[in-house]
Amino acid sequence: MDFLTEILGTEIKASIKYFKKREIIQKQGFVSKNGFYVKKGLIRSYSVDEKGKEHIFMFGAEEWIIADLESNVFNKPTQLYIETIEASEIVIFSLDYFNHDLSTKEKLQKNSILLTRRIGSLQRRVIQLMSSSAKQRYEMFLETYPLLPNRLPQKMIASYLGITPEALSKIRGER
Amino acid sequence: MDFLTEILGTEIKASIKYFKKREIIQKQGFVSKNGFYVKKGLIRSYSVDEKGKEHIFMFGAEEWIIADLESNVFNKPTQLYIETIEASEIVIFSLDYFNHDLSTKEKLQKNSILLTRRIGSLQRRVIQLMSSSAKQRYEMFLETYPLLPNRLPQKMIASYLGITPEALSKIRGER
DNA sequence: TTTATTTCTTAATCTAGATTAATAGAAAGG
DNA sequence: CCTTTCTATTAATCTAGATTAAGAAATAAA
Repeated sequence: MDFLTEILGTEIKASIKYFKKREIIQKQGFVSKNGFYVKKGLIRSYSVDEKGKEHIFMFGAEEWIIADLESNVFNKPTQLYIETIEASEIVIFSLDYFNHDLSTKEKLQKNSILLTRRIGSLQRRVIQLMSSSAKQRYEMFLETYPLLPNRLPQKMIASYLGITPEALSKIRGER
Repeated sequence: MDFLTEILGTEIKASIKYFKKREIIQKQGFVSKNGFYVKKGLIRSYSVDEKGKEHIFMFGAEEWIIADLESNVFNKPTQLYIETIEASEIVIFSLDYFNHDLSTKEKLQKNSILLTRRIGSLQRRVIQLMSSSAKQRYEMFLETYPLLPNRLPQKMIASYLGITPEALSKIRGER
């Protein structure tokens, strides 16, 4: 839990939980007050549209934090489901660190840097979705997350890229 | 400059500059160490792809901050141009507030909340781009920014939505 | 005002990727 | 082990939105 305490401090309430494959950790539609730190395993966050189609928003492997920050800070029901892909060891921590003033300046600064990094990756994702073809996005995904594809079924990669499994299969055939 | 000092403090170096319509404030490819607070006017940030096509990443009207945070924090060349749409009054401030420790805890907390809000809106944008049709995205844009369309040429709205002006014109004709 | 430039609209054609469907392979469960 | 269920591939067809083109409307410039 080293990395986590470094950001959040020891005062933060946190608990480790063990999940099997394909267990749902968080459901769409509720206000989420928790963050999920992946100690071991692999999880994903995704939304489900009106047609019942899933869209993977992000993956979280070891050392990643998955959380719907906006839901927490602004008390909005989360748009995201969170589910394990592999059996996982997850640190569930309370996210109300904005409200109490336990945090020190350094922790807040570290936190700001993490938030900024996330903004950066979301920014790149938006620009990518607007300006690149499915094939280009697939190639960038492979470059950015070279280790993930081995652990993921292809249909999930497709869902992350915003295309169908059929389209991804075709792209892969072309290479 | 009230709103700004509230977040950044009075110690922060900042200067007000006046720009005419269609002036470039920041160029793609350079490391950006500045943030831009729109006191009056309207600006946009956009990227240009290999084919020379522009993709608007975001608009900034009064009280908005536009900045490529990732470029600043991680010393990466920015992907974004920033340009005025209307004649504008812009507060340019230095973004190295992570490095020096002038900031107080409250300011850091306020800053975290701003960052979190931005993550939320980017998250919604990514999910939207993946799961909604052009028409749906246009309607959500109108709901989210009801005052902006009057101040924007349609081709810029199209660029923000990730579609061509022709496609937007068609969508508008259908309503 | 007149002319030039940019923006918007409409229509025809084209294409990336969706949808549907059918088959084969892999994994999971009994 | 066999059977069931999930995942990946391939191919045919369809469609949202891109591209191209040309005219109309609006803005800016002279």
